[in-house]
Amino acid sequence: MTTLMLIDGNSLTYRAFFALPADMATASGQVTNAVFGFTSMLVNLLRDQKPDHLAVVFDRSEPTFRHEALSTYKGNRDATPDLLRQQMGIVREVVEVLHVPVLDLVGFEADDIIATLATAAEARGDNVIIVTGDRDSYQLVHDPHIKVLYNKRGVSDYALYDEAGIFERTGVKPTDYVHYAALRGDPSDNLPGVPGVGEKTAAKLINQYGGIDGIYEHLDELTPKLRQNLAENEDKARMNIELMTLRHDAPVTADPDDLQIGDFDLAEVRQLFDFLEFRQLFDRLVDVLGVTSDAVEAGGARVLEAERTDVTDQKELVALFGALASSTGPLAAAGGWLGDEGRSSFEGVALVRDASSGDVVWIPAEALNDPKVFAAASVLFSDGGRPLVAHDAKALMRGLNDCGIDLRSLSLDTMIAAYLLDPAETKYSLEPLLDRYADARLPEDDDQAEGQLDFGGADVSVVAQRSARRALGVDALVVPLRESLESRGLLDLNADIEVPLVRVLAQMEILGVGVDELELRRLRDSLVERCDELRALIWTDAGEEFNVNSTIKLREILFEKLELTPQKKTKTGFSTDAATLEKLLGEHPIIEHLLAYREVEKLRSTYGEGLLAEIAPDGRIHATFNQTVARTGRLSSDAPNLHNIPVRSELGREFRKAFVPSKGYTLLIADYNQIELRCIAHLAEDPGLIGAFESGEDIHNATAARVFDVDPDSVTIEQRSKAKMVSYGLAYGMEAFGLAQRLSVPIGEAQQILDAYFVAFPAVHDYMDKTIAEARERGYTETLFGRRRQIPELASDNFRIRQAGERQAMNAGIQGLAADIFKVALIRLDQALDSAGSTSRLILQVHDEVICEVPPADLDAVTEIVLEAMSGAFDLRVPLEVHLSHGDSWAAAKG
DNA sequence: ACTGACTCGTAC
DNA sequence: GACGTACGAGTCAGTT
Repeated sequence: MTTLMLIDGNSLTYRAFFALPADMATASGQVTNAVFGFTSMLVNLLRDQKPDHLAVVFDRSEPTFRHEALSTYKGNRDATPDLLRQQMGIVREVVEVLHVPVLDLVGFEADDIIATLATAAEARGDNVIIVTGDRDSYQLVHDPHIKVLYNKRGVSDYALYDEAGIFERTGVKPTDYVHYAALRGDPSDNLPGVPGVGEKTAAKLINQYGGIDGIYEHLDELTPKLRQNLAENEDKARMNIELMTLRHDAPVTADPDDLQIGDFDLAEVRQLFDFLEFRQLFDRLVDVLGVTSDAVEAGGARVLEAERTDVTDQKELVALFGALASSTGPLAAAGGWLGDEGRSSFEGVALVRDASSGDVVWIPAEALNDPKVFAAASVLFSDGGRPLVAHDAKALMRGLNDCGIDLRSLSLDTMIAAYLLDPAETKYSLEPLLDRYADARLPEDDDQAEGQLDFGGADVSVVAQRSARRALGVDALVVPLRESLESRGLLDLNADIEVPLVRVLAQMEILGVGVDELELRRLRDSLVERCDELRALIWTDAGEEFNVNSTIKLREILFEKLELTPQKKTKTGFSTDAATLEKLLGEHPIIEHLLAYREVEKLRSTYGEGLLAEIAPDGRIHATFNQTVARTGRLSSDAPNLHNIPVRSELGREFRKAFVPSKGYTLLIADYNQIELRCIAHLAEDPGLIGAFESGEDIHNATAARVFDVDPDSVTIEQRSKAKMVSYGLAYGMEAFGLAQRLSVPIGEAQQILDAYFVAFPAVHDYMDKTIAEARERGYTETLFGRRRQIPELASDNFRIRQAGERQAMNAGIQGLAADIFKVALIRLDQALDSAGSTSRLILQVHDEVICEVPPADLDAVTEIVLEAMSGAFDLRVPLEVHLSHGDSWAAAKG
């Protein structure tokens, strides 16, 4: 005798959501209480009921015939909370990854599908267990085959009802249930019953007269009040019967014999459960299903210990590289360094020879000095060589570059893959990834436990062993990460953009940018001098000497001693920031001096001292360009940050004069004009904005003309600058308050300008709304290139946090698209320069700007190449305009 | 002496 | 509270 279990997915998830605490969430912020409750229930059901056949049935969001029959049907229900809606999708993922059949049909509720299948199964002589928290299914109970497993409150509290059970609970037989419920009504579906008729009366009437017809035939036997109520509500009661009767004719096509758990991939299940952080639940599941696999070893995570072979002999190395090159599959690698970060020395590379036996070879860096070894290594790491996998491949590229080797065979960077899967994460070290994606871990280091980058005190053999283990770790991540990328549609973004970009960035880091150190020192010294002067003036103004850099002291001076008016507060007290000071200008001479001091002090410390400290022995600055930091897909730069070198103020711009080309080169500087605003025009498909760009006229002028409804020729300076400010604020979700601040106008006027903007460009407003709605529903945003970003804030109870999430959602698609286009441009440009036969090369990039070193003789040709590579990077509905300039320093870029 | 929270300011 | 994404300098309070 076979048993079919039919599970009402919506009902169970709904129950779990309200039964379990909402603070149950993964480290990345995904709330999981309902998913956990559902999954836990599923595992218990499999364990306790051992069904032969199984399906999970869902409602569709589309209206059903019940809504058509009665417009108020379920009309009392609040909109599904976002936290629940998100989890409904994850519940489906859980069910699907287990290859449990999922059923749903447009126009039918889960109950109707369940009724249809239950009837059919009974006709075959099968047993049926219906799992639900919805009482409507009581009508389906039929001895001896069909039972309802009713999920009462939480997730562990349930009862299995047969006909006697239903009678005990309701006082009627299942066949009478619909009539009983029609009289009583169902508040959860917004179906009122007959007033004065509760569960007790309904049951009594049904049992006495056999059904609704019988009751109405014998109305005269009832008490006057009851009689009147029944008479007045007959239509309602009969309508309820119609609505509550489950349909048995849902067009279900599934063959009952196919309704069983399919051949699922335990590694995939593991991955999803790992993401959800359902560790114990996974173990219970494995236990219940009675499965075993390599991915699940008793005692938890697999420990990746390496059998390391150090290879130093020339012949052995040549043979080794040949053998590695002729093997197939990804080659996992990990570099090893000694010394502190920044001053570390590349010691060698570990390569996995046979992961199954933990066989890893270690090649010391100096061994690569031998010409024959070098040649063999170069083949292995060449463009068509064995596809290489590494964690932070850019670091390995830099290391190998120290040995003269150009690593061009990269096919996957596990750090970047993890970033693509969840760019909201703050760190992507190898160990957590192993734990999360491969259920594996590295052994403890042999020496005292140290941070990943702090190799102080370690000797080379320790580094070699650590690298060997890390290489095994990388190998273990290849398959799970690729599968994850694939399931989220991220393979192309990874292979076409992120992976090729790694080498482009590595080359820029390796080459660095030239700086005129003398010029920089001179600038720094003059700033120090100016700082001292201003500090002295401030002390005189204040009538005492104090630490001007101390916000706390400054507060006392300004707002207590000098009794100036505070403008706004921070967490800890009154603010002293530039906006505050500017409002106080003229109130006291100290303000002017403070503003000047702040500017000069910033330039002195961050840029003067900061840049000087980063000049390498070769006289150049080698920043790091991070590919896994910015949550929108942008790059970031540190040590030093070359993305925020001053340009807006005259004095600050002086620093750009110190960034100079190598000898025999000039700098060619290219930047995209208004790329983010163009992205907005494209994404929103706003005809006005697109038209403004296509007209080729000044975009802020054209915008102002539309916003203020004036002729383009008569736009005033103020109108243009207002329009410009709105355009800039657009991508950030700026509101009237922020605009008012920036424009120094009343909030009412700012609101009027914003309103006028959205009247002129209505599609832009629609786009923002649509983007937020979509992100809220899915829990993440997606750029045109498929780049995802989780935004758990959208489901927050806190209004402020939720609003911040909405701004992030709006911005992610815009900034992200611009970033993606820019990355494509970098790759195209690198390739074009490579094949152009010029020694021109990329030096720097700053979000929408690239700087190349070009031999003056090649300037014209390379200008064309840059223009083509950048403006052709992607087809938007508006042109991608590129602005070019050149000169003997970065300051040569002209607006 | 180190660490983290905080404030401030620079870029796109 | 009110503008998104970064990095970093400096202060201050708490800890080692």
